[in-house]
Amino acid sequence: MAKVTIQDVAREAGVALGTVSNVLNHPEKVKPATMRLVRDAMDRLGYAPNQSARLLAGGQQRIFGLVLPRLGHGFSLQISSGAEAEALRHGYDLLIANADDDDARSDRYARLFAGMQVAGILVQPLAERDWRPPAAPVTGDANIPIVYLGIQSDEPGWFAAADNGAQGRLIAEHAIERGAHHVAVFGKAETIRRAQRAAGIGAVAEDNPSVRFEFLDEGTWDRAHDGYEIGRRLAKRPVDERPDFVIALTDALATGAITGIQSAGLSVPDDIMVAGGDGNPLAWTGGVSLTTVVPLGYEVGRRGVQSLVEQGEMERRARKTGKPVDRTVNHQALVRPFLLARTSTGVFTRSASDYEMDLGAHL
Amino acid sequence: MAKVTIQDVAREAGVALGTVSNVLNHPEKVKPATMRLVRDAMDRLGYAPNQSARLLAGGQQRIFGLVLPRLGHGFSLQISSGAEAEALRHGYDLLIANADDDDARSDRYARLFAGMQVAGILVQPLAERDWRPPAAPVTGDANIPIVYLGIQSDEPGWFAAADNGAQGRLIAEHAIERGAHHVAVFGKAETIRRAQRAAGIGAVAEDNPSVRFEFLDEGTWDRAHDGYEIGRRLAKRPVDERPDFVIALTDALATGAITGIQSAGLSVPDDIMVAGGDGNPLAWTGGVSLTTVVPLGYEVGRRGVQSLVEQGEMERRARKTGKPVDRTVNHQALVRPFLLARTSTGVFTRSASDYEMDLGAHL
DNA sequence: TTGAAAGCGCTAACAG
DNA sequence: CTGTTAGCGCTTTCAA
Repeated sequence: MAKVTIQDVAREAGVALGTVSNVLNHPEKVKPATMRLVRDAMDRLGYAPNQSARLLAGGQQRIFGLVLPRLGHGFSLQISSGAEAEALRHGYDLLIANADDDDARSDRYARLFAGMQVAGILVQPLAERDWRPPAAPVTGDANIPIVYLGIQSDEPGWFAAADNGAQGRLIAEHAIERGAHHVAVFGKAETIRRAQRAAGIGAVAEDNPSVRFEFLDEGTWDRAHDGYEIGRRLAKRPVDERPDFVIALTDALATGAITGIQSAGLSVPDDIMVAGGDGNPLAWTGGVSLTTVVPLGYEVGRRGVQSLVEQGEMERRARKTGKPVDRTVNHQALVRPFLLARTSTGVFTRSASDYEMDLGAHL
Repeated sequence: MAKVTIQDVAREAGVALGTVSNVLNHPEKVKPATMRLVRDAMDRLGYAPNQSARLLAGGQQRIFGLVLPRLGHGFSLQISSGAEAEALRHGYDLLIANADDDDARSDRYARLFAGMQVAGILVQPLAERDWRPPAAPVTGDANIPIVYLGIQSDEPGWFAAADNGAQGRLIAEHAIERGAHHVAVFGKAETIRRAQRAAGIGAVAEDNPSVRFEFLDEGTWDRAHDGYEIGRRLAKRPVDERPDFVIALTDALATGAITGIQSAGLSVPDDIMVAGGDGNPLAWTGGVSLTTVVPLGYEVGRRGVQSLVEQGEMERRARKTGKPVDRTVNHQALVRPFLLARTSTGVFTRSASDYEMDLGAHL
């Protein structure tokens, strides 16, 4: 029951040890036939290269680490898909850690990855309103590439995020195009993302003084039930006080609002139109398909990995030329949103039915 | 920026290399005075022990690896939460890999974990109907504890799963208790889990010949839209051919079916009752709260980690006593389901509203 | 492609 | 406590 080593594989395949090593690290230097031979031997033996030994001997980890605040948030799920796909494309593996909405755990995992000498780290911080990049880099002095996801910042460092302000503007402009006279906006702006979304809506409101915008700082992150209550309450207002367009800062709230409005006997979109704003397919589950933005997490994950790859190349170049990398530069990738106009704002798409609830199809 | 090694520390502190190693690994064997000396030297030099080298020289990681077929499947999400919590309780970190519904990638990640010398590996296989434990262990015989999740098997090895048969029986018995005369069952039994669920329903059907059970082998894994179409079709049948109770093999399909039935002008539960079967909170998003089973993934994840810990202890004991571990034994943890009877089968719970769509609250 | 060999930084085990 | 040494499994280099 001894461990299977590179020696065993070499013997099994009938080749030299160095050849096996080449299959692993420099595939281009090995003839396809030999390659097959070695690969088969590996499978037969269930060979798992000892990562510590590789690293110790001067190899490079082909692993990226991704620290998420909480799996199951739609955006995090999208990020992980995008990052996984892009990492694969560049020949990296992706390992994911779940911080369970706990900043300390997020840090701990980032540090674990750093200690593993991964080739790069992606961190999606909790992003409460006042988040700033940590003063002392989590990676210690080991200048491991690191990118913060879902964060817009002009501090030095690497960031990839959805353009939340643009999301808000897009939705608000849509409301105006649809002929809204009284727009109610709700959702608690607890996180940076939601605050930026709200600000985007506010900007459009200022540009259109003829339309009444009403901001309700209510509801929580993902409790659709809050949306239900608020929607119901809005629907029960006297007609002259009732909004004809409701924007929720998240899709989950919006979906709840639709049901709430319906439960009060009104129709969406005929009496009140409803739009979400964060492009979260997990919430697209009502009978009325929701107007919102296209999900952007996937793209944010991809861009994050691209930044990691880019940083790695910069480091490598720097080591070659001897010139140190300038660490005072801000690199911000911003993913542009697109409107997804659907039934809940009276836009009927060509799909056979407006019933689109393919759980996870857009993840 | 040359790397500081244990040698440098020893020289700086004026002690032997072995003493420095002892300070790190067996502090109790070092005199307090010497200790201070060494610690100071470490601080002065900014020494950081090379983890790869430590590991290579014979350490164990306090890390468990979890390989999931696809994040975003409700069950996988639940597993990751449960595993994370339980791992934390035992002082382990948990790293997650996403195989993206690809068997080869699942294998690859399991091997990566094995190569990282993790303390244990959890794998949730894709679980197509004919899954069996791999002949050649993925871990390369390095006897790393491994547990397969979501799998019922009587092969040697460790398995943790929800009792899918019991889930089916529970739902079917509920149908009979609710006075159903004609029960339609649908969902394609592509996976082991769904086949077992169907079998459980079938067993109850046999025991109750006075109730008509109709099995439609239709619909896919998570496309609620299929449920919509099927529900609509069933609702449009002539009254004497129309089922009064519909069981979907997954909650996503069931949620779709409810909307489909409603779109045909019938009422749930008054005209047709509907039940799901896999306890997936991500799908509990309709206006009518769904009868199904309590989500079990969380518990499966916990039990999986417990098995890992147990295996670890067995290995350690075996190494001590010299007696090898018996690897021909089957260890199967089976998590028992509970019925969650709600509005969709005419059971009205005490909750303020029957609108329960707290996305992810049960994850 | 082969075979041999150096060495990555550490742990554990040894005799003194 | 010291000083020394044998590996851990791998990558890289080199001559053949």
